[in-house]
Amino acid sequence: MNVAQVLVPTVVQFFADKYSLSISESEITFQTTRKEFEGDLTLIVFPFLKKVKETPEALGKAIGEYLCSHHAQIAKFNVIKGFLNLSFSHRLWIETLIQLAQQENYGVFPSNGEKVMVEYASPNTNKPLHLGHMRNIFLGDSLANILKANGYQVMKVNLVNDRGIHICKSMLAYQKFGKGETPHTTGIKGDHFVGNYYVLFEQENKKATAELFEQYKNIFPDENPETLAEKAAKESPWLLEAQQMLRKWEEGDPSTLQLWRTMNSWVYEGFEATYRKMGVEFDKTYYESQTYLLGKAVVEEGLAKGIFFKKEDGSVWIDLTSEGLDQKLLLRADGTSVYITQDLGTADMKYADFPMQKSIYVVGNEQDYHFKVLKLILQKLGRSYADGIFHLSYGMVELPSGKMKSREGTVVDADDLIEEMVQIARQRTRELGKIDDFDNAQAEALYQMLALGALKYYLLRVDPRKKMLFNPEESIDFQGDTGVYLQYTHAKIAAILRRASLEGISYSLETLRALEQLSQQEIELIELLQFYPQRVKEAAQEYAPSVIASYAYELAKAYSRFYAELSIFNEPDLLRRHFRIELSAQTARVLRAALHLLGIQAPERM
RNA sequence: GACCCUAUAGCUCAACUGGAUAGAGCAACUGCCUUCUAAGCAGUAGGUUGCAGGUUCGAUUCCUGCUAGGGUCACCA
Repeated sequence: MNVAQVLVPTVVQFFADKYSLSISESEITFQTTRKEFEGDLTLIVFPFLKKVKETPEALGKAIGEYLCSHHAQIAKFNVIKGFLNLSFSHRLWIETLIQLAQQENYGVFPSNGEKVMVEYASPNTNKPLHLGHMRNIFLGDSLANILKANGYQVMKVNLVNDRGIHICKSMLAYQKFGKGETPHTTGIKGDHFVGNYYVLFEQENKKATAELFEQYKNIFPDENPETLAEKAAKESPWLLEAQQMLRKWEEGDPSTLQLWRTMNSWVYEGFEATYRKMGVEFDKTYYESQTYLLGKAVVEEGLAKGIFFKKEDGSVWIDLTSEGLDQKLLLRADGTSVYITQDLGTADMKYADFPMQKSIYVVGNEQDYHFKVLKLILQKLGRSYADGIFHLSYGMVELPSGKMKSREGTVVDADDLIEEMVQIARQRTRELGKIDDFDNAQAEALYQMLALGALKYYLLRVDPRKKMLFNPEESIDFQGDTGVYLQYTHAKIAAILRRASLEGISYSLETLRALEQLSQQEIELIELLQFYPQRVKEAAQEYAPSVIASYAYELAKAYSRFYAELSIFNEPDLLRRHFRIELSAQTARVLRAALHLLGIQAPERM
């Protein structure tokens, strides 16, 4: 808080004056006063008691008197135990509102000259997006907005995993059962169309594995069943065929590549549609089929520098045991690359494309170890960008039954969930009947806005690091601490501002200075409005959109109370009426900005 | 087995990074629409912050040890 910063030197001066003591600024802690106590800002006096032989009350009182006499902004104070509660003058609060109203880009910091890349989404192209992707995508997209507001130049990238055995599984099932059908002939969205074949593969593979297992049990009756089950899984004809297809792909077999291109293009059409519905977009998309070979040069470099070593079979490793980690494989004996090989190469490529100070990977916490190793290797290789790598490790979205598993069909599909939310928004809005004069397109746009607002807020309000629970039995709320509540608050303010403009109400900010008394509800609102830029900064430092989400909720809640308990247009005092309109306008502005950081749209009516 | 997370009200989540009597929402109960949108507001009830120690003026927060759940330790990505 800026007032706190003004007061710190005075506190230092107090101890110098009264006790000839030099106190360092770090020992002085201010915090906002808790709601249940009178005051705005609290100085904690406990830390000084060791140096000064006083009771907490007496020392608090002495500091309070000193601050009061030196700063006109402090109207009064009280001391409870070791807490010195300071109350600001109403004049100061009024001035605070006027000043923030005058700022063009309130809560947007000027450019800091730094570049940051945010990688998120990163889907596989063998199945449609699900709820886990949604958390990832909304986090990444919101974080990009937050970083922009903090003055960074941001590049949003998507790294699509478009190659590998999982893709071949879909391709193989399609070859066998597809009968030349396409998304267009069947009317199925492309990503779902391909995903269906992936499921089909898994089913067939499971059957074939079970049959093989039975055969092996007859052939090797003495063998441990577990060993036989493993053997059957490895030797299933379906899996062998998929592996064969992957080899053909890597050899560049034209018909395999043709099928691969066709099926991926269907998936991309589907993904694009979903991204569009979500309201997210990327500045650049990387494809692993184009990057997976890049890491080999890095492996050569590491070998030459003696950071990596080669085993007898020709495979390449790095020994991280001195860092408390393990030995890690970097290149297979046959010279083909593994996951981390590609990531090493891709990291270089990213930096060449966009020389950034920070590179953020939005990836689930199941990959913590991988990113620890990746960063460490890049540091050992002396990459200038390595220290700027940050793995935004978010927790999984779990169902009451546990983790979502696409193979077992226990995933919450993104398209389905969005559609379901739109349906609820439609139904609920119609019941309320507040927008009966909207035409169809306007109404549908609103349903989309509400559905996505509810979803995004639901997924972003939780600390990203923590796992979260989604219960498909209970639909996402439209009441209470929800996205819809924030949107509703905005719409209510918008109605106020429409009316003010309709009535031709106008005033200049300067005239508001003449006001002398404020209500508690107004002070609380101004206090929150004043915090906004700090919360924007904090959200970036913590890589946590949840900071913005809870701020937006606090703000909406404070406004709702203000709205319910104080009247605007029935307020007899003209000046006060103007002040409340201005306060409403500023609340709407900040609320809209906060929602924007979360990727949520703010409706004018609902 | 080793390492890394997590544990807060019946449920889902907060707690300004060590500060006051641990807060919201949902669910339950009570009030408030003839006045700016009731998708709202106010209130009641609900807690040994997993357990046991320690550090200090002060611990949900830091340290140690347990317990429970999840994850990783793949020539999968």
